[in-house]
Amino acid sequence: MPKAKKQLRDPDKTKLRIMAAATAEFAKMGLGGARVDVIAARANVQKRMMYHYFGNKETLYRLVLEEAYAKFRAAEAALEIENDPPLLALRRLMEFTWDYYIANPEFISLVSTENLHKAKFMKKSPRLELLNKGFVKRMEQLLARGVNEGVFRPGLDVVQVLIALSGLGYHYLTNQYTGEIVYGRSLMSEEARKARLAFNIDMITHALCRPEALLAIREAA
Amino acid sequence: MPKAKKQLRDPDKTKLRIMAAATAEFAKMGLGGARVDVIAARANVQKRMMYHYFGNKETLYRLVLEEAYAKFRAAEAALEIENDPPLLALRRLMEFTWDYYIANPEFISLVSTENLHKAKFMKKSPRLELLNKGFVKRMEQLLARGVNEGVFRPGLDVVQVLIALSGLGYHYLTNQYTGEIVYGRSLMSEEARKARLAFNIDMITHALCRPEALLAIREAA
DNA sequence: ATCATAAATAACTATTTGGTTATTTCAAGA
DNA sequence: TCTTGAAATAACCAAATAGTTATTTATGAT
Repeated sequence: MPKAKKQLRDPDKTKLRIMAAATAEFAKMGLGGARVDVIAARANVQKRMMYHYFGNKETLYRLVLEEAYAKFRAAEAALEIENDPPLLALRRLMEFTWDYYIANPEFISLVSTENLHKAKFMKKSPRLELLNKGFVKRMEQLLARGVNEGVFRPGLDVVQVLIALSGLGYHYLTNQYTGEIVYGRSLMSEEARKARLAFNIDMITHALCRPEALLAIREAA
Repeated sequence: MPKAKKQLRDPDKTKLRIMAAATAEFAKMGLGGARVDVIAARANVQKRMMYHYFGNKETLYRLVLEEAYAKFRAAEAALEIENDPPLLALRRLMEFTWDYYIANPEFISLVSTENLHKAKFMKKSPRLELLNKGFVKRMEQLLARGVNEGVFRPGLDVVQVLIALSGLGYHYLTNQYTGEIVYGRSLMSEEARKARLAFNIDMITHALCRPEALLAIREAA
């Protein structure tokens, strides 16, 4: 068992410590604002080790981004919404996305940073380009099932729906700081977060469902 | 007329040139990534002049942000949606917001950067804190009118609606670069942009309107 | 036990970067 | 017209920063 005792030298752990520190620093400061020295200090590692394992700052950034994205997609795939009834699947997907964003704030921060740089690094990463095929397919099937059952409106564009679905939570969270000033209220208290999730689910439901189905839901309640 | 001839010395124009260059650089590179030398070069100005007029990089950044925000709110207020019928007012507001974001991409970029820094600079700016009071009030009245006329659902939270309204466009645009990779299609072509605006209006309409009103709209069409 | 390899350390460097000092030049008010 | 304060220029600096060179040391395979 080579991983049991605490070694003085442990390349895997060292790499992980650097990745963790880099994730925090890039998420907090952006690519341009992040400092290699800060990352090394945070990771309790000689700066030289970063160059040893990752080559340079931008490669490290790219790997941090890849890792964050891969983890998110893996968690989402583990949901297995494909067998749930359409409305339940929709709700579970919304809840998962929201909870994941809140539990992993560095993820949306990194994605935003990447977009500031016009996805320059994501484009260089074949691994990232592969991660999303299955994701869109699953949502396509979900919509089709909903239409078949007479719950969802026909003719909806999956990509538009997906962007709306993630965007409703994403934008609220990334813009929470200016938002609290603009709207003059707390957006991240326990109640505020619950209220937002409920609103988003309600909104998506009303946007996707046929009015007749909405009336039926209202009566059932 | 002191402003007519082209002067060798023109403090106002110099300041404006610095502001314009800084807006572009901060929007493109973020606060940490922006370079004072690049701003000076872009503005065709000695770097010293930036320090002469603005003091330091962060103050310049704050003024750029203030200016961008003030312009956006001014344009929005000029819409005067307060006398339009609720559904028309809603549509006009959505269209305005979308068009403004597209015509002024540096605006959402700056707001995103500011949020990366947890609105640290916006908090220091009393001018920015004032700009939004009237905005929320106007939307509150719009919602109330819609409810009175039986078009909108009662009990909607203005702030939630406002965040959704801006977020549907904002998130699509800020995340367009990773989005194009993730969804494997162009998101910013002429048609794609038109389709997105239509989708967002449709979505907000369905989310805000009573199902009965939706059925009536469908029949009218 | 030993030896080759990779992990880790320490000290260093060339450049970049935000910010300054020192000086010159213009334009407007007295 | 002359003076004065502000606009503009040019050269400079110290600190910060990404990346290197040189060296030591632990570890696992033989």
